[in-house]
Amino acid sequence: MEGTTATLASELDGLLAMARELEARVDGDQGAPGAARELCAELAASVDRAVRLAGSGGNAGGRACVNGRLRSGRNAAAVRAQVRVASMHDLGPLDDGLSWRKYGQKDILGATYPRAYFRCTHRHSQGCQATKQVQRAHADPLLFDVVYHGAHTCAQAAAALAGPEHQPPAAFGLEQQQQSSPPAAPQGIQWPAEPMTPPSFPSSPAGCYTPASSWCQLTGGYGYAAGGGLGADMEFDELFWNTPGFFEPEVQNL
DNA sequence: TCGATTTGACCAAA
DNA sequence: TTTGGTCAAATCGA
Repeated sequence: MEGTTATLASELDGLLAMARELEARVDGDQGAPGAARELCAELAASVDRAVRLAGSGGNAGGRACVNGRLRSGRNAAAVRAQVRVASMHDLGPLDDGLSWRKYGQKDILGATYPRAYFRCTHRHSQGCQATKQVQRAHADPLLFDVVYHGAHTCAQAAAALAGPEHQPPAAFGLEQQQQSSPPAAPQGIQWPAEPMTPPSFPSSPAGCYTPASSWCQLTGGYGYAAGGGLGADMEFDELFWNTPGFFEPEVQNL
């Protein structure tokens, strides 16, 4: 039974990926009629629900897991999140209450867009080892793969997580995030419409927030999404849905 | 002036 | 040798 469910979920994952890609393409096509866009959005939402239902067998209310373990020996465990913005206009600074400092950017083999590397601003002052990698998905410019490594141990993270709007996962400094109306961010990063420019992602979400047209998903698994990093398209195929508070600190078995 | 970003170089793992 | 991750100098903006 479990195998059937897993297969179903896997199939739905594929459908979901296609639905999202279609939605993204229609979104990007100014000539597309509104009805088509609406239909795409409904399609994606419907598949979303189906996936949740399929996965609810093992996880009531949604599939969630974080035991992310990366293939590469350099990175043992990580939390993977996919962040989607509603439109290019939403590519504003994504502030999760934490301070991230970009320290590098790299073109990844097989990926359309470069990967950006961030670490906690308080790395040196407080020894906070949290880092994250952000990469725009190949098939969907509005979708970003965010992989978190290490735990936030800085005072700012503790304060942020203590706030009412911020539920766990403390270990990774993941919080809920409102994509559509980003609050003032420490660093004002503008998200260019030009896809080749990598995302400066000062702070990004992972605790999934799901406004009407924005979503993100957490995926525990093989973080290296060679070939563009569209999570739903990846071999491990394991999508983990938003379950605020689900994260467990011990996930960080690096 | 200080802090953040950019970007080429360097290093380690596969 | 290739590739991913990080470092650090140069640059930019508040």
